[in-house]
Amino acid sequence: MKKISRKEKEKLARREAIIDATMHVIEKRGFEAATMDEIAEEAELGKGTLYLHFKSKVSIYLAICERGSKLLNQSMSKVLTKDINGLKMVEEIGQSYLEFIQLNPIYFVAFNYYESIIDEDVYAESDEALQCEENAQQAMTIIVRAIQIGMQDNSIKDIFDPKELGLIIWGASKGVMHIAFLKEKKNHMRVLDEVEFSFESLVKGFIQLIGTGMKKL
Amino acid sequence: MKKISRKEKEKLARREAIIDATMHVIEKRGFEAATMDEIAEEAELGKGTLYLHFKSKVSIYLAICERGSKLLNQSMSKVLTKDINGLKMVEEIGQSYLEFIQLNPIYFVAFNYYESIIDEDVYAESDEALQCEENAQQAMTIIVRAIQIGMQDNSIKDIFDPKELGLIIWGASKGVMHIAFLKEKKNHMRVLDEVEFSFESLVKGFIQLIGTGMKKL
Amino acid sequence: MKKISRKEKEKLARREAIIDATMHVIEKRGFEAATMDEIAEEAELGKGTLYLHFKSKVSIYLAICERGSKLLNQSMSKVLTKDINGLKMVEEIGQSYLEFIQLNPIYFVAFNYYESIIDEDVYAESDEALQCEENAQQAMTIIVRAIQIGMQDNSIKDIFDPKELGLIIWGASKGVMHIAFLKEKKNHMRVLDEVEFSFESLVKGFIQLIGTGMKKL
Amino acid sequence: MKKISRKEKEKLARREAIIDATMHVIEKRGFEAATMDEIAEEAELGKGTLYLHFKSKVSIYLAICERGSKLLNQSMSKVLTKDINGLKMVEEIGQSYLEFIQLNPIYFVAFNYYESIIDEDVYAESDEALQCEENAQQAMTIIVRAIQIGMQDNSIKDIFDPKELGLIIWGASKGVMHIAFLKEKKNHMRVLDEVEFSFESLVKGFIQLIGTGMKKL
DNA sequence: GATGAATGAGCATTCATTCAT
DNA sequence: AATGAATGAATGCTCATTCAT
Repeated sequence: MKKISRKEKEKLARREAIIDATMHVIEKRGFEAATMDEIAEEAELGKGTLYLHFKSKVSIYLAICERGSKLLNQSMSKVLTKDINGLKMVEEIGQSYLEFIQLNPIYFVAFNYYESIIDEDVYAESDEALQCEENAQQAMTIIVRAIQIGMQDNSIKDIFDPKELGLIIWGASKGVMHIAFLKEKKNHMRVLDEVEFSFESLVKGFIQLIGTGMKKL
Repeated sequence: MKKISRKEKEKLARREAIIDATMHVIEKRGFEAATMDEIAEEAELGKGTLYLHFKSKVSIYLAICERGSKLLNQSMSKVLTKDINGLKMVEEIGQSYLEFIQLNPIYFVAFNYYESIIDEDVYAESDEALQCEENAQQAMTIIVRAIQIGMQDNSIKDIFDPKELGLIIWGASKGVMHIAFLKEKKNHMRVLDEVEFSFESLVKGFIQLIGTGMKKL
Repeated sequence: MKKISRKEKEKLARREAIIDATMHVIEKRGFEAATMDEIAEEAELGKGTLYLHFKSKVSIYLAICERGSKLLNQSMSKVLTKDINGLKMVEEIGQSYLEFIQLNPIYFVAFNYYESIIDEDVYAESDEALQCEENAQQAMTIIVRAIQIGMQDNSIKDIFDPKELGLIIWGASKGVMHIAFLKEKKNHMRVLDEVEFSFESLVKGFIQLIGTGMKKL
Repeated sequence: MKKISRKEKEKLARREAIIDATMHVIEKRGFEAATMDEIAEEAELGKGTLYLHFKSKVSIYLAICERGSKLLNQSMSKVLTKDINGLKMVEEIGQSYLEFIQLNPIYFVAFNYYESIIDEDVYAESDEALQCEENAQQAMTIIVRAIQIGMQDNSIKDIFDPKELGLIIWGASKGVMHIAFLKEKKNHMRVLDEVEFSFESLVKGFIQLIGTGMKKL
């Protein structure tokens, strides 16, 4: 039993190493430009070996997404255990999300990739995709739960449908992060030059905006 | 001089026709899958002729972006002439944006494409990109102006930096539209199945959320 | 009209040139081992150009088959116009076939390739495949016609079904050629070393055997 | 000595098991598509183990050929012991061959494979190939013997060279079987649809044709 | 002996761009 | 100006074979 365990551990470690290598390549070359050759080289493995651990390039990408969503959920779910009201929970969950994305931009790209390919039936059946789905649902559950708590403790207006509000917040957060990242690019849109802002002030403003928007008076 | 003018008109018309054709192809095949061959065929032109009017495929895509941002600006700028307070203006501008995107999903994709390639030096300086820049700045100006009006007429809290608030609203709107489009895909993320919502209710909820969030009490 | 004709001629010539080049590569490397790279190089064309003229590698192979079957049919159909009895016709058609194959072994390989892939639905729809089918049917018609003539002029026993007999002769001829080619290989089966025979004597013996077999006494 | 004998028996049994497994995989996937992975899985062995028993994938394929030719020889050699004239012997040997092939199509494919690779020097030296050679020579001997008997008992014309006639019959039989198998494919050549025939009638016709062809009047 | 993880050469195909006519 | 034939770089994936354990 110990032997099996070691082997499985090694296999899992190799998987993780490939994911690591892929993330490095993505950092260097960009998400779309990464090739299996480069990933293999970065991982110091033969190209064929990649296919022992992942069905396809897409699978690796989905595994990145899976890992990212798991980490994100861990971060966000902690908020639910705090002794604060629902509104504050929502705000802190938002904060968690935004911080996580800021620190892990590759996962952000991976999440967007996931959303962009998930309608191609072929990939919807990969194991990684299924796990990503579960994680997405869990993330959604976390935020909806916080909203429901807020509605019950009268910190959040109950004029919204909790799930719909959750989606709105999710989407809006994503969009704000997207803007924030734009400014970090070498040749970003010049319109962004005219606005003085930091990641932090943008996030703070956003949370204040929607926090106030949903706050029960 | 008239002859030149006619010639130039024809040239411009040809340009527009190519953009039209490209958008048709994108509708049929998708943004990434569109090929220069298909565009040429759809435009009833030789493939080489496309290059007489556009430097590259990217240029055509940027031209779509340019056209879209121009149309969007026309739509949003009308709001500024209305006899309403600033908060209402911001809400109506948001509404305009969301409606425009809903009706013209291709432009939405084009905008996102623009943002994704603009840090590659090669493209950052193309004519189309420069025009897109201008349009983006104009769009930004429109929303910032509305916010400033709202702050002056006391309909919007003045605790935000107008430009930063403008960015936040812009980003958040984009993100919400992104979510809304996800649900329309054949096999979208299953988490979306669990939420009942229409494009309209999502948009309405979003505007209500940020409208209340910035409203001066 | 002349212009079009010239262009089409050139296009056709290029197609033929690619087929020629492919046959040369097959001669050098073998049927299965030939690659698109080598074919392109042999044809002194870019690899992409091959795909302007053929949908796929399979298409080229089928085009070889098409060309071969057309040539073979031309050769075999001449026999039908001769003033000889049916049995002699069958014998001469067989002779034509065997000579053709002997002189054009690549076509023989191509025919066998065609037979081996034709059950994969994908290829059954290529233009080349359809033409091959027609040619095969025509070939069959030629031999069946000769048999029918022989049965009418009492040179061939009428105890066989003409079509079935045609198939048997076709198959048997193919098999005999197969054997004959084996001996030409560098390291052929050693059993063949023990038999002294030439292509010609084998063919002669075979035709005599089946000629006598179907002859009406 | 007994221990060695047991070990060798086991080794031999393992070899046979691998051949069995390979044939099963070929049945499922096809001759070309079978992979070492699948074979190992089917044999419930590690992939590396296959290489303890066979030098290469080709060796396994040749071993199938070897086994098939041995079985075929057993079947055909029985005819020689019968108290019938030579012509009848040849006919029954042909019948045996055709029946064997019909019942064991995989061996037929393997025989053809053997013939197709045997000129590549590398493989000509493998043990399996040598055994196949011997079996082929034995098969040839059987049929030539029958022909010689027929010539001596005046049932077969002596105008042919016995060995050459043997080769012709062998080749022709192969070709007829080839045709017969073609019709069993899902999407076979359409020309075959026009001919009504069964395996049996084809075989019967063929034997009648060549039987008559070689019969001494 | 048995294993199976690792290997990497090999290959068909796509498509934006060019340029001779 | 208009064309479209030609180009060739670029890339994901397979699978027989090896070898360290």
